[in-house]
Amino acid sequence: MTASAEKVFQDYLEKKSIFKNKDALSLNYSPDKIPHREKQVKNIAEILAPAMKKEKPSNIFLYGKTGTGKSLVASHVCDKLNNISGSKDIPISIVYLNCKMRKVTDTEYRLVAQLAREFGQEVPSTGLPTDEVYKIFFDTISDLESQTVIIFLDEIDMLIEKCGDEVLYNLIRVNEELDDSNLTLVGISNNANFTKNLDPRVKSSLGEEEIIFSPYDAVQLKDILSERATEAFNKGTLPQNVISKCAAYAAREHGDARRALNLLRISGEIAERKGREEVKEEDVDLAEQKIEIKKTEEIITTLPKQTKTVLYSIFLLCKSKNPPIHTGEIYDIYKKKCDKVSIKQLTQRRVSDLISELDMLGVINGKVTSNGRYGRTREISLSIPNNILDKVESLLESELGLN
DNA sequence: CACCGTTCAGTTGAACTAAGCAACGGAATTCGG
DNA sequence: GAATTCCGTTGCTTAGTTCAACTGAACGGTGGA
Repeated sequence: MTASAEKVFQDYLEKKSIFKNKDALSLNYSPDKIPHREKQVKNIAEILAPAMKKEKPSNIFLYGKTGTGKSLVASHVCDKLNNISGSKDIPISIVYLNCKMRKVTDTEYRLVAQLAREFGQEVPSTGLPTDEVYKIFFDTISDLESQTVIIFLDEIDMLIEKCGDEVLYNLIRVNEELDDSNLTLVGISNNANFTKNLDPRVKSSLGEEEIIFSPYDAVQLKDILSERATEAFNKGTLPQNVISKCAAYAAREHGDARRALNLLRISGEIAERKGREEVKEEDVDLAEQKIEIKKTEEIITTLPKQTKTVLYSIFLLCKSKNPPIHTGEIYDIYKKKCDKVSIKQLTQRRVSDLISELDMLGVINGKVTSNGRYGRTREISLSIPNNILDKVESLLESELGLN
């Protein structure tokens, strides 16, 4: 046993490694050059530049699907800004928050609390009035030596959808209340037309500048991948056609560069684990599947138990009958499952909401339809690829303690 | 056939409740002198 | 007598419940051509 483990380690050392610097493929790696986004970088930099002279930059809105480089460009510009302001001794505080984090930033209270925490304040998770938390936050930034604060709010559309646009209005208000400090909001959204139902005041203030990130096409993706690949892979381990394939797969999914990079990294890992010295096209297929599994696994394991049970019920129904399935049927199954899983039965009202949440997460597809006088309901189907259904099912069962 | 009221099966919104937490203030306890 | 601890009250957020209005098209009946 020990001997064979030794052998594995030995072999591992002797083998030529595929990766040179795997970090270059990770999502938070910030490359010096961002191909095909030069325009946006310049644009944002121009807008934020007044911060260097302690003037308030305009608020910005960044639109674009996932993996079109919004966060990357934003953090890139921030880095540069930080560097220069640091060397010139101009204090600027930059905060980045993702608004869709469950239990952290998904309500007004929690978002502001989290913001305050980013500036080093202790804020309890409940108990305080929201106004109080705003006050804590405002006080903190007015005490800050740097009077310029830039806040990035990623996936801001999720937050607004859940709890209205008051948050934004209140945050924008800071500038009026505190005359010696200024706060710039950078909203990042996947959804280009979510501003439609925004309070006009918020809309005009936040939309002072708008920057659109259009999806990458396959050619651009290929450029990006090649760029990173030379950094990440050792020479001669990664044939062109693998890159092309990754780019093609990701282009199919609305040009998601994040996905393309993931594909490439995992393909490499698979090849490495197999003990090869070169990545092959077939590894990409395996990687694609692996990513899919990992993605759904992550979503499912972080679900609350009630939601898991609802999802499991949907799962069972989908197996026993052809989609579309309806809310009523799901609720029936759910009720039975509650005993087995030993959780409290929620009302249908609540379950209906949980189903909407699952829909938002993209685990299922739901559409409200009217069947004439046979009522009105949601038609639901799973949006989990067929080839990983079994895996997901057993995952759900073990998560719920059903075996 | 076109038109129109009815009906179903949930959806959706609003008000409400319970649980969990923080802050506040007064009562009870402790403590050094 | 001052400091500290304890405890009850009040007020907050949040998940979930209760109540009720609302929805939208198929059904089926009506009347006119």
